[in-house]
Amino acid sequence: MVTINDIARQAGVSRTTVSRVLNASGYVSHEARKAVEQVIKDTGYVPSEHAKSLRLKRTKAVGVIIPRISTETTSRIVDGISRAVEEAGYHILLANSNLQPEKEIEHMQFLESRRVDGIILLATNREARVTEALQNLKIPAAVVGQDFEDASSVIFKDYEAAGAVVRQLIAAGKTRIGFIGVDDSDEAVGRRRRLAYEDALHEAGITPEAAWVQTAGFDLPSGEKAAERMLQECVEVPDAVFAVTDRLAAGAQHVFQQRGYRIPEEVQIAGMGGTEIAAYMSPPLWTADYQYEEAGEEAVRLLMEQIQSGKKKVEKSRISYRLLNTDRLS
Amino acid sequence: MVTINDIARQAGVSRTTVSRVLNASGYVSHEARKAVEQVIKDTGYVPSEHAKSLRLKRTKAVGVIIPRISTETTSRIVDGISRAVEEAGYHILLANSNLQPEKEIEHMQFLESRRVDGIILLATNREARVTEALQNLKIPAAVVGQDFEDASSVIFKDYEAAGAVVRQLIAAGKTRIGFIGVDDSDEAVGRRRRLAYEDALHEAGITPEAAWVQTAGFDLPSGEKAAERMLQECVEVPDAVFAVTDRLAAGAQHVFQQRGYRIPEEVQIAGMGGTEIAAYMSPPLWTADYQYEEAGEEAVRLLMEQIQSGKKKVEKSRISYRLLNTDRLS
DNA sequence: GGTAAACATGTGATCGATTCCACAACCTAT
DNA sequence: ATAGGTTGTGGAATCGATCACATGTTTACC
Repeated sequence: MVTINDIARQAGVSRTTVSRVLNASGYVSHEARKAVEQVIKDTGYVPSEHAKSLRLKRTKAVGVIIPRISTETTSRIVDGISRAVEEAGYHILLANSNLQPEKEIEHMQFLESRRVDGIILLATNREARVTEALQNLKIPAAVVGQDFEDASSVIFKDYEAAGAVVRQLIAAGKTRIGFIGVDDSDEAVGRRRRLAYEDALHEAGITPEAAWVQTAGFDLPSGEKAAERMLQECVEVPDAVFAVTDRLAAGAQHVFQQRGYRIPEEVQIAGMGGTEIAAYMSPPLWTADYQYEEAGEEAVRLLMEQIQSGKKKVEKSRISYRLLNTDRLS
Repeated sequence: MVTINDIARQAGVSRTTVSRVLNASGYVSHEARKAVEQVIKDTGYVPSEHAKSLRLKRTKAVGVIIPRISTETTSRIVDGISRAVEEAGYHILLANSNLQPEKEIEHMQFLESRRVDGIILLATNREARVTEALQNLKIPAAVVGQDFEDASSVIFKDYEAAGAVVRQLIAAGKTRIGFIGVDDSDEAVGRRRRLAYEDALHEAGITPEAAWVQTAGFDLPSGEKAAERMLQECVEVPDAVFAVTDRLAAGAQHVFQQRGYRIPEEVQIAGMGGTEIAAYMSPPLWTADYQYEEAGEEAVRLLMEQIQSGKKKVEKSRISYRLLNTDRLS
C-alpha cells in the first residue's frame, strides 16, 4: 500500500512537504505542489486514516449503538443518522446490542477503544448501569428515544402523541377504549404512553374497566394474546383499542377480526409508530407517525455540537408527531 | 486517555511486558502479570485499536456498503452480518450509498483508506464501473444479492423461487396470471424473476396477454399504477398476479380490492420477499421468503475465509427460499 | 563446576501520518 | 552594511501499540 514516504520519494521532496500539500498548510512552492499532486494522482494514494487518527486523536467516525437493526423504527433512525453524518464528513461504526443492556455497555467501551469522536445510543431503557456507563464516557454522546438526565437526548413527544391518538378515538365517539401497553421499565413506550391514555380518558370523564387495560411484550403474538385476554375478561367489549405500538395493534386487529367484530365500525384499532404495517392492513390502523429520520439527523446535530465545541453539553430535542388515520396510500 | 506507557509506569515494568500480558505471548512472571492486570483493572485501560491497526496492518473491521438501510431486506441482511461479524470478533463500518452507484464506488475507496480487512457489498446492480471498482480493490470482498464474476457472492435462488411461486399459482388452478416486474438492469429481481415467470407459464402451456405483463419501480404507488394499467389495457382480467416484490404486490392488491375484485377467490396476489407486509395484509399475500439473515451470515463466512487465508478466493453461495402461502401468524 | 537451555525483561525500531523547530535563501528598510 | 521579515524546506519528535533482538538470571544435566 502506498504511503506518504513513497510519494515524497517519487516527488523528490520530504514527507513534510507532501503533508503540507495534503492539508493545504504552510508554504509550498508552485513546482513542489505540482510535482506532489502529479505523483498522488499517478499512484492513487489515499492517506491512512489510522495514522491520522493516532496522531490527531480524532477519527472522523461516530459510533452508533442499536438494538437490532431490523425494525422499522431503528432502521429509519439509522437512515437519518447516516445521511447527516455523511454530510458532516464523518462515518458510522455500527454496534448491535441485540437488546441486551450489557452489550450496550460493552459496546460503549469498545467504541471508546476505537477512539470514535462520539457515540449515538438508540436506547431501549434507562437502566442504572447504562446511565452510569454513559456518565463514565470520556467522549461526547447523544441518546435517541429515552431521556437521560446527563446526556443530550432526542426524545419523542410520547405523552402528547399518545394523548392525541386517544383523544381522536374519543372525538370519534368511542367511549369504551381498551389499552395494550408494555412494561413500565420502558419509560417512553411503557410509562408515558400509558399515562397519556389514562389522563385522556380521565379528562373525558371515562373510567375504563380493569380488563380493558392489558400489558404485552413487543411482538405481534404478544399483542394477540393481550387482545384475547381483554375479550375474555371484560364485561363490556371495547369499541376501540389503543395499543402502544403498531405491531401490537396489528395483533389486536387480527384477533378482533377473527372473532367476527367489524373493523372499524364496531371496534376501531389504533397503534403508534406510523409503520408500513399500519397503512397496509385493511382497514388501515389509526396511528401516529414520528419523523424518525429527522430524529436521527437531530441526534447527529446534538453530537456534532459537542464534538466541535469540545465541550460536553447537555441539550434536549423533542420530535413531534403526525396523526395518521386515513389510508395514506391514497 | 490511558496508554500502554501509563500502565507500564504504574506497574513498574516496561511497555513490552504489558504488551505481553495483553497478548498472552512470550514469558511473563507471575508477579509481573498480576501487577499489570491490577493496574489495567484500576484504570479501565483499553488498548487503542488505531495504534494496533497501524502496527499490525489489520483493523478487525469490515466495511458494509448498503443501499438505504430502511428496507426490510437490507436491514435483515445487515442483522445477519452484524451477528456473524461480532462472533468473529470483528466490527462493522457502515456506508450508505443511497442507491447511487457512484457512492458505492466512492465508499469502497473510503473503506480502503480506513484499511478495513474486507468489504461486503449489498449490490443493487451489475454496472461496469462497479465491477471494475470491485476488481481494483486490494482487499477481500464479498457481494450479496448479485452475481459478480470475480468476487465471492451470496446469491438468492431468484429464478427457482420466482418459478416456484408462479407454479404454485398454476397448481391452484389459475391460468390468467399477470406479472408486475422491474427493469432488467436489475439482474436478479428484474431479469431472472421475469424469466422464471415466462418459463413457468410456457411450461404450463399458457400464453399471457401483453397487458398482463407490466413493469414498475420499487415503491408501492408504482405497483398500484402498474396494476391499474393492467386492468385498463387487458382484454381478460387476470385471475392471479405475480409481482416481483411484496411491496408491489401490496400495491396491486390494494387496486384490485378497490375495484371490487374478491381477493383471493377471484384474483390471487403473490409477491416475493416474505416481508411482514405480506403476512399482515388481509388476506395475506402469497410470497416466498429468503433467509436474509442467513445470507448476511454467509457473506461474512465467505469474507472471513479470504481474510484468514490471505488469498482472494472466489466462491459462490446460493440462498434457498421457502414458500409462504398461509397466514403465518396462525 | 561448566555449559546449554529455559525463563524474564527491556531497548529501540517500526507502522504512517502531523507538526514544532531550525535553517537557508532572498528581499527590504534603515 | 546590517537587522529583520517573508518564503520554502527538511529533520526529528510524536501518537500508542508490537516485535526482533540483546541481555541477564535461573535451572538442568553431564
